[in-house]
Amino acid sequence: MTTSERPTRQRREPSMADVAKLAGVSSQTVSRVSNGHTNVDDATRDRVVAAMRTIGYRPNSAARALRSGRFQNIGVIMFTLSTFGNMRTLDAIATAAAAADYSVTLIPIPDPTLGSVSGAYTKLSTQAVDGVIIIFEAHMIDHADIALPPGLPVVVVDSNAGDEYMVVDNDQGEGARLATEHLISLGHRSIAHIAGPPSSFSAARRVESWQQSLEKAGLDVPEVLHGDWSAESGYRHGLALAAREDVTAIFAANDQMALGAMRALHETGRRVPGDVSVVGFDDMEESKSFWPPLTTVHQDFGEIGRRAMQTLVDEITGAPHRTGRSLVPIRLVVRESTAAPRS
Amino acid sequence: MTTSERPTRQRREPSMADVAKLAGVSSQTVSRVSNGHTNVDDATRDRVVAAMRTIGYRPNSAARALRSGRFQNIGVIMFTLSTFGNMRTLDAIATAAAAADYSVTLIPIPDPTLGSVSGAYTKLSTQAVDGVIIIFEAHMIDHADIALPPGLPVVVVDSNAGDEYMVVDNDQGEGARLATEHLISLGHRSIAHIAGPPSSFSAARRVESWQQSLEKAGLDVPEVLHGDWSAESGYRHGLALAAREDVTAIFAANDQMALGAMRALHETGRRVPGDVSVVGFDDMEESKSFWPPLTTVHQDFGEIGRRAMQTLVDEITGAPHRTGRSLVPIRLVVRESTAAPRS
DNA sequence: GTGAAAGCGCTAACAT
DNA sequence: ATGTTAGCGCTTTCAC
Repeated sequence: MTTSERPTRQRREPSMADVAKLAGVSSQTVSRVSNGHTNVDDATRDRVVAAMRTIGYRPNSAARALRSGRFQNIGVIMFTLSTFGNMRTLDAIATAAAAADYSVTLIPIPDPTLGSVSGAYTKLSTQAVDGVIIIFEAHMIDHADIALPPGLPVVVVDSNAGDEYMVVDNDQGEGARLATEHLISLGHRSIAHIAGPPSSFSAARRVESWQQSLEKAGLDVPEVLHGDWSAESGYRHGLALAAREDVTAIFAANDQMALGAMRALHETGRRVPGDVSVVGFDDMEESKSFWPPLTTVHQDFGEIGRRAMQTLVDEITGAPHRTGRSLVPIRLVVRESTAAPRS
Repeated sequence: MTTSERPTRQRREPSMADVAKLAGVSSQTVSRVSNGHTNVDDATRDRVVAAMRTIGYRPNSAARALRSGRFQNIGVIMFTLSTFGNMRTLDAIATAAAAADYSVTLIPIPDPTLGSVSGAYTKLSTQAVDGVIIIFEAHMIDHADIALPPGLPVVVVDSNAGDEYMVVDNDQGEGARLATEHLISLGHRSIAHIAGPPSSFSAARRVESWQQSLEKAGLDVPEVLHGDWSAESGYRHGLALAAREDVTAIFAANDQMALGAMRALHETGRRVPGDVSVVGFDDMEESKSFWPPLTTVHQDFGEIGRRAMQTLVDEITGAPHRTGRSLVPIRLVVRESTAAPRS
């Protein structure tokens, strides 16, 4: 009823001084207890802890950060959560960060234009982060164009970021080689590739490796088909491929596009793997339940997250650490979407 | 070579005082420029901005937060990123938060035990957040058991959290009703349900609504089959269901389990939808590319994120806002996995 | 083992 | 339109 009444949450948080007064010690001693320092008498510590509890004391992280210069927080810059790989990577980073006693702040970027990336970096300047992990599953931006706050530790996941930053990535080339050679060893001679968008460096590396494997086996290299990672785009290319009798195998650059391609094959009455074999890339949770269960390249996103986090923490704390490119091993999971060609 | 040399990043960040000195003004004026206040002379502003630029000034958010008591940051507590719904919700929250000029800190919880939840809250006490969004897609924990920092604004997504907190959720009951009635109107009389885990409240609400729809139509209610949201669990139940000639329709509580069930149906030679119709729940990106394309319940996660964020910001700023339960409308997307029973 | 003093970088309140 | 003063809550340094 009264306008002068302030809402509950406006009440001042209890501070160290309040605890100190109640416990009859200096706030210095409260600080020591709060930080688990050893040089405090047991009896004193008990009194302080009791006082903290009664008045509901919670340390103020802003003050702590202001004083110590450390936030125990890292930023993760990413374009979208909506791809399987990004989500798994983020999950892994969050887990690894929690283990290292860091929290994670999300810095989403609406679209991969230079403008919004720079905007993110600007926001980041104000952000309370000790370091940054950048996840660039697809981009057309040169890292050199971007002004990161100087001295801020950075680790890049899945990118071409030259020598400037530490890079952690799956061994994309190896994965594509494994997939293509699997198809070749089955006896396929005409192996199409549904790639990711031209802007994606992962996609480019997979294309490259597919081409090399084909050439090494003395096979023709068909024109690359570029999708956009979506099942829908895989479906479109799958429809075109299904019409071509000579194509007996499709290597899709991710599981979603493989799913779309299989749908096209089913719709047009081409059997998988009887008429056409299909291989994916990612090994998402669902792939083993596709129809038929999908042969695909398994990526270890957990390891990506752990390595990225470890490297970043080392950089933040100034610990010695490896530099350059860190490639996480990858493996092929053979299921029922691949078989020898009919003839 | 020398041990006394400090790494680059130890160099002190330029402060407002540095900018002030260079620009020949007081640090107060720098503060005003930094915060976009209007009462600064244009010429002065230009001098300050130039000075900021030359020495590379970046505001210190810890100091700002310490002074103002505001972090412009919210925490998101969640069990796992690995479900489609959670991921989409997080994505939507992050986007809505960015629009409202808030950043988002992830507070992952390894497992839904009371211990680790309380641990998260404890961590949160130290965390620099103005409010919290809790995503509980599945849990067996009573919110009353949990001691949240008093006075901290909280919004809960997808939960049973009684009257204590503002709750935002999809209209789960409506969705399950839509799905079941669709099957009934097609002429199905025996409609099985593959539910989520018993611990999940969303799952429970879907079960309830499926039962009611069946009863309302005068149909028998078969025993509920509980899965764990995974395609694998849908596959297991699907195998059992495929063996029963009387079952002509399956309503799965999410798309993954629907996918698994369809795989079981394919493997055992039962046609979808010829012999058995299948309906899912979620409408994930891939569902339209399943074989056959899946009829499913579409959830508007973007709206969930926006409402949750809006409510939380209102609570934080003390703006008037609605309380209680906010239900986001939901709709059925009919594709090719459902048809009239053969009879 | 404990306390007193100083100051991190910023902004609110009050001057001018 | 600009400057001065004070202090947010904490930790570091030094004294005892």
